Amino acid sequence: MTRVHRPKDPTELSAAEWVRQQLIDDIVAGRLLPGEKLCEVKIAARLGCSRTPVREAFRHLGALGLAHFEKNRGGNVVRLERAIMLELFEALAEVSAACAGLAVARGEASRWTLAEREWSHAAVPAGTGSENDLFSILFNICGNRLLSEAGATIRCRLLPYWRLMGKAAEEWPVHGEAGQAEAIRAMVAGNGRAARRHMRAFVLMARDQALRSLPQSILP
Amino acid sequence: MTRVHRPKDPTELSAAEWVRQQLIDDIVAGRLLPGEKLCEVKIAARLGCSRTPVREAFRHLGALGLAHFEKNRGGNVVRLERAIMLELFEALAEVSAACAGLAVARGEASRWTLAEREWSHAAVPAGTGSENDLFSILFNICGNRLLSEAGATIRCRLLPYWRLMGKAAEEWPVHGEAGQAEAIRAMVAGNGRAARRHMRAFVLMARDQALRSLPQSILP
DNA sequence: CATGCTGAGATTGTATACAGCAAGCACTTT
DNA sequence: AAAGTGCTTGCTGTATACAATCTCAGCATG
Repeated sequence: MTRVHRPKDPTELSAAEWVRQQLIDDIVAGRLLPGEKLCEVKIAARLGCSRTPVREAFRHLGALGLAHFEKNRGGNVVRLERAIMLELFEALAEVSAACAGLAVARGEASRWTLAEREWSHAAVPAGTGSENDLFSILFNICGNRLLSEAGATIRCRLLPYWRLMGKAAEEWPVHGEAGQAEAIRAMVAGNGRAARRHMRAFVLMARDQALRSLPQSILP
Repeated sequence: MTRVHRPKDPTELSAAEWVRQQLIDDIVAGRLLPGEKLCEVKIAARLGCSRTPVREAFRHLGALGLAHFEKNRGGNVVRLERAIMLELFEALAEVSAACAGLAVARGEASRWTLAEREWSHAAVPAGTGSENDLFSILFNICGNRLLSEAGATIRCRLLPYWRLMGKAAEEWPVHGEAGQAEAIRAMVAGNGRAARRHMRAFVLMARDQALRSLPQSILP
């Protein structure tokens, strides 16, 4: 239990925001394991602050679905379950498809996607950090903040499963370059219906890939 | 022998939960007006508790998108804006369509929808309180908690706009019984693609209705 | 008159104190 | 031995104290 201290004031984050980001990183990176108990005083001691910011961060984690809390009984990091993973993939497929359809409908797709996609192809897609992967571009051009935020949250919740497969979080939408290509082609061509269909199929393909590489013994 | 667990008393809310519910009600009912300043100490005094539960409730409101907070600068109830309303309707249309499609895909639609719909028809659809309106049923049978929670949140954020139109929150999906009927018919018939299309069209029709009845002078 | 400084008041951010709930353990009772 | 009882301990829920920061009126200065 190495004590981590907040940097003096580089980005003007409040303690609560810093703790929140720290805990999110710990969860998606696997430093806080699924099912692990989250104790306010211990986390506060480890991060060198009082309980108050930790509480605030806990509530945020709960709202994001990364942890689960009960009244007077503390909380735990969410456990990884097959059924939840399926729901996450399913929801991501729907949201992504909707974003693709909306992007086409508002005519943004043909302009943006092509250029940015070439660029990202050269720069290697990245997951959470960079903003050049397929999903980030999609969420940016869809023009609906609610859908894009929902999608980003879902993708964040999927990262622990991705890690469980032994893959780095950065190479998240990696399989099926072909599937991606089809969706992008449809978007650029302005075919909304095809874009939705291909986008959904692409994510569901990733789901099936995840299912195959996570046997019952690893993911209950 | 068998341990008898004390029945979890659902009426015993923690102070934070109570404050949160109170503030949500105040916002959607219009007792807290859009743009109104939210001061921790004043709310705490009005509700007879300390700042701590109020803070917690504030963060929850922020996560739900019902209020907006800035570091060291307090917060305000979200202002009603045309563009936001359009995004909300758009997102609700997409999420509802996705739920309809999923419900059909998993075969739940034909069994549930028919019966429950008859029932709700008799009992008069209700908004937030009851669980018998079209959206609640849809979110229940879609089988994906992420999508249904997203949809419920969006619908909650739409209620202030609905109130601005002079309609009670309870009669929310009211227009276009015809539109609803078409969507439900497609779901019962097991036609997922048609269910998606009709569901989306129904919500977008509600959006257009709202646009027409809210001139620039009322909703900037 | 415009502009910039300053200090008081207001408000949020954080720490800490205290009370209450919950689970575990030893002890008693049957 | 099984079940009940009260204590102990650890943790959370809430209140309150203190620190940091913002706002804005008032004044000095060009």
